[in-house]
Amino acid sequence: MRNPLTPLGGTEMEVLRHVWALGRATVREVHDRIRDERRIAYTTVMTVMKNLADKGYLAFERDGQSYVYEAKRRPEEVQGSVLSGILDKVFGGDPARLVQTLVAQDDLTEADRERLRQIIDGFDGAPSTSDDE
Amino acid sequence: MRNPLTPLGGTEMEVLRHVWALGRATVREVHDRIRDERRIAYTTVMTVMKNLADKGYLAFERDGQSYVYEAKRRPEEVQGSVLSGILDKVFGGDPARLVQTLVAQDDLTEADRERLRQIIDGFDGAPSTSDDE
DNA sequence: GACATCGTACGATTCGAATCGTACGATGTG
DNA sequence: CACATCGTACGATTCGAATCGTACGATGTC
Repeated sequence: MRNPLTPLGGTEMEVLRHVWALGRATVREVHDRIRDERRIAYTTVMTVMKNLADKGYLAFERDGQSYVYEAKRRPEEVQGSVLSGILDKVFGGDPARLVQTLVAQDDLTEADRERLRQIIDGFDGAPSTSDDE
Repeated sequence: MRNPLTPLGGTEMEVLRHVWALGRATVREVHDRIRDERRIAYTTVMTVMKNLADKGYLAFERDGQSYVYEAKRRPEEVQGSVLSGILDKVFGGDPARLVQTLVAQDDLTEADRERLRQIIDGFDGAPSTSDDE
């Protein structure tokens, strides 16, 4: 796309998330994980990972015959860049509208609200550093 | 893209926002507005608007020789669908992490924080219904 | 050593978004 | 009426993401 709304596609994001979760990851490992959820060819995952490496999201090193990949950018960084693009291009740069839309979309429990309040007030309380879900 | 991160591209979103702002809009009007910001051909805008109509985002009716378009979906609805996709695919469905990332990205003023708190607590105080920015 | 398996290398294809040019009919102006 | 302008119709092209197949070397197993 000549003028994308996000710097990454859906499958690229999917792969990236698995690599974050795994720390170091082979194509096979990522493929196995994605295959738990949907049908995809091994070589497709390979291509995507290679593309992500070209773009600087992943780095790889030889390990015997095969390659091992690892993330070159932190999740917060990438998620931040995706989100800030959305903020600008979809919500005209107004964070309030974004949050407005968020709370309207999924209706949150009181606990959720309390958590969001804390985050906004700077008590991030980042729940460990579990990159997977 | 076979598996996009968002249902709309950047230019599509751009056009849509202008149509929302204008209410009823001709290709020319939208083209003029976009051209204030960047170089783009008239026919490009025409194609995008036609595509948006095909996808059900816009409707058009003949007005003499030309067409007048109008939005078929409300901004909140479209923005919501974009955001919920991002929430799932980028933030693993966790609203707290999304907000976390948002506040980390742009550093907000105290007034901004107060506003977000109100939104979260349900005092949306939707600022009129100005769809433009 | 023969054979199956594993993993990469390479390239082809598809699909949607984005971009634009040209052709042509309608309309307005002198 | 001649001419310029406006707006659409149509189609071509490009680009990036996504998808996959085949070929081939390396490795492990009997």
